[in-house]
Amino acid sequence: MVTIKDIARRLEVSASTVGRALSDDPRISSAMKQKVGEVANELGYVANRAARMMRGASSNLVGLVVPDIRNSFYSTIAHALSKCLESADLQLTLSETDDDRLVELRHIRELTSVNVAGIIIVPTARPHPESVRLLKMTPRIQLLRRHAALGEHWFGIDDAQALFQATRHLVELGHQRIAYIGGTTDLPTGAARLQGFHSALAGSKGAAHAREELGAPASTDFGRDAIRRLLAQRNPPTAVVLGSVQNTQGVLEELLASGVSVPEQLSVVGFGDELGFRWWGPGLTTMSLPVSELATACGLWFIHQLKQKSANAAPYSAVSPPTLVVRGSTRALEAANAGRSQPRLRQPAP
Amino acid sequence: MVTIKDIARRLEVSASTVGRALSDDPRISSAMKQKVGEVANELGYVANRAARMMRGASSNLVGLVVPDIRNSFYSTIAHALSKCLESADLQLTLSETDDDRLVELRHIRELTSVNVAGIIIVPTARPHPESVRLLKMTPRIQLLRRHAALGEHWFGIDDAQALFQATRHLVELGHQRIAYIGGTTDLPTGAARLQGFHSALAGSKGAAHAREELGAPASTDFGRDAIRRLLAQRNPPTAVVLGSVQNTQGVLEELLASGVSVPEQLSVVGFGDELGFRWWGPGLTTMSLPVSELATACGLWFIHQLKQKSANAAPYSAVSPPTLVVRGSTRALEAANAGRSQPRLRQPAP
DNA sequence: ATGAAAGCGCTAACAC
DNA sequence: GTGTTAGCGCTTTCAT
Repeated sequence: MVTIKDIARRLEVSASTVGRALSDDPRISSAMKQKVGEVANELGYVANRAARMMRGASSNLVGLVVPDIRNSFYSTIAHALSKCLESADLQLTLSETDDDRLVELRHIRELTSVNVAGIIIVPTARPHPESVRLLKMTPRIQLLRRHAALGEHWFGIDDAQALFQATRHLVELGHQRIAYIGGTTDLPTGAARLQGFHSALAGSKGAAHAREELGAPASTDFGRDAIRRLLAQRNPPTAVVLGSVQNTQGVLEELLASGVSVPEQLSVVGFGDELGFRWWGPGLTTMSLPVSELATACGLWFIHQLKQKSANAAPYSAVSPPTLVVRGSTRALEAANAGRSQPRLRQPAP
Repeated sequence: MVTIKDIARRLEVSASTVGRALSDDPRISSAMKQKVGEVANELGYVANRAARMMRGASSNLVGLVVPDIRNSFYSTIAHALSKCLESADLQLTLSETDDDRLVELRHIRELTSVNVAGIIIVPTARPHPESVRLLKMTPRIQLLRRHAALGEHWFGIDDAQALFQATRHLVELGHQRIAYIGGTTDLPTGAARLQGFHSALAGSKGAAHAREELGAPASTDFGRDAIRRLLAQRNPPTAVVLGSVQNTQGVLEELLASGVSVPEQLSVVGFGDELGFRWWGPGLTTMSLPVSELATACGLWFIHQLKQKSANAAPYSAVSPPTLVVRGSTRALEAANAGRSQPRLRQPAP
């Protein structure tokens, strides 16, 4: 391994001179800098990060902490960030929390112990106090979910708006018995989405008939069960709006399996726009979320923030607007139908 | 930051004693170890990795180098590995190559410069010689794709077998004009899959009618174009078998868009079993690949390999068998039909 | 404008 | 069993 000393010996100067030249110290003559640069190149010198870190420098590692990378939300984010950070010579490390605060804590401990340059995190519902303490010691940005304790830097989508639009769409189509399936209000995102649902209903005739099924947002099974429960009710909803990608996937599977005809019996608005939602049944009407753009914006801001060094960058947060994509899974409720219609099970195709 | 010295001072012993106690050196009395352990806990001591690395230790970082994390193959792998390595106190870092050998080289340079404990890589078609040189200096395992120059440690799926089974299924259903859409033979995986296709056909009546469309395996567009070209031919195939996930996605979209009726006009066997393949049209018959299991096996072996230290573990490679999942997109070709039938376009559902 | 020397936290060779 | 000492490669005083 080529060290600073090798360069010094070659040039018959001291190690400190070389060190300073390499870090472009103003006290070094440009002639010297020139020579040092050449020799460094020639010898293939690569600075030893471990040594630098011992002197207090932080690594070029950025911790990305997400619940589960298999979730396309998070893999999209990882991709966008990776691309973005690459240009600033930063490396992404991946930590999965599984939405478990203790796992989250373990990872954060680990990350701080390797002196990461910063952390980009989708926090669990209720991070451990120790996690909060550790996070506060490093540059950090929250993504999607947000906790006041973790600071002001946050990039997310407008969750309330997303469900407001989705629900509004159904209201405008004349639906009155509208159900919501989504995450519990533990998570701020869950709470915001539910609130969006209700505020779209407020004042409409549907307000009184609203149903909600709240459960684990990351579970397809919950989606499956929830829609089954809803359709088994005496007076089942004519439309359902969903509040998480996985719940959506569960609902879609169950609807297909049980042969409910969409949109004839039931209108459905999904959450997120996964590959395949387009070709589900009649095509899924859904909320499309600008996840990739969001992550890129977050990455850019993060780099900016790191450059500011100690002078902590101005707190910043941004929400991105979701978009309603109308496909075949929603349709107007005919006036005749509006009152009493009971969904009947269609025979699944043989 | 709590250091080894703080513990030493507290216990009025020397720093080296503490260091040895912490590393469970046999020369230290267990009483001492006990005490050191307690104080370490009490003070919240965390070993400084930078300092260790300066003494030649490698970091606890494992580089995962993949083409694109958004590809569910790779996010599945990342998840499984992350879980697996976590138990050995290893951190995963993520590098995306985009299948560009220069990007790959840049990442590998970066990884070696931070002294990663090892690298798990899905190599590009033709890695740069410098990449090869660098990789040879660290513990490494290849995943899915394999290059002789990168060593013996490899975990993959039996690509030839996958396409053999898929094609065989069609042959047994009586198909004779069977087409293959998949990656070029640049990549060893592409070559193996194509070979599997041909060997399933060998000796059957279909051998003479085989068509192939080879292109970029990671492109949905290529899949779309390829199937369009095939169906426009004078004597179009009655069945098609696919050789990559993305190509499959492109083909599915195009078939849906152009209103070809599956399996009446065309039988389709996909590659991989993405969420949503199940609910595409009549349900996609496809090759399911044990990616998660593969990655876990790889992770376990990797940890094992690292423990062996210098005594390099015996070269090992393993192939996992794929499984054919039969759903609705394939069916027997009636004898009457076998000769001359022309696919006709069905009107898309209103 | 450059050099000498100290020290970051840890480990390992060498004492006792 | 435990202490002493000497570095790993780099940055950073403090001299000159």
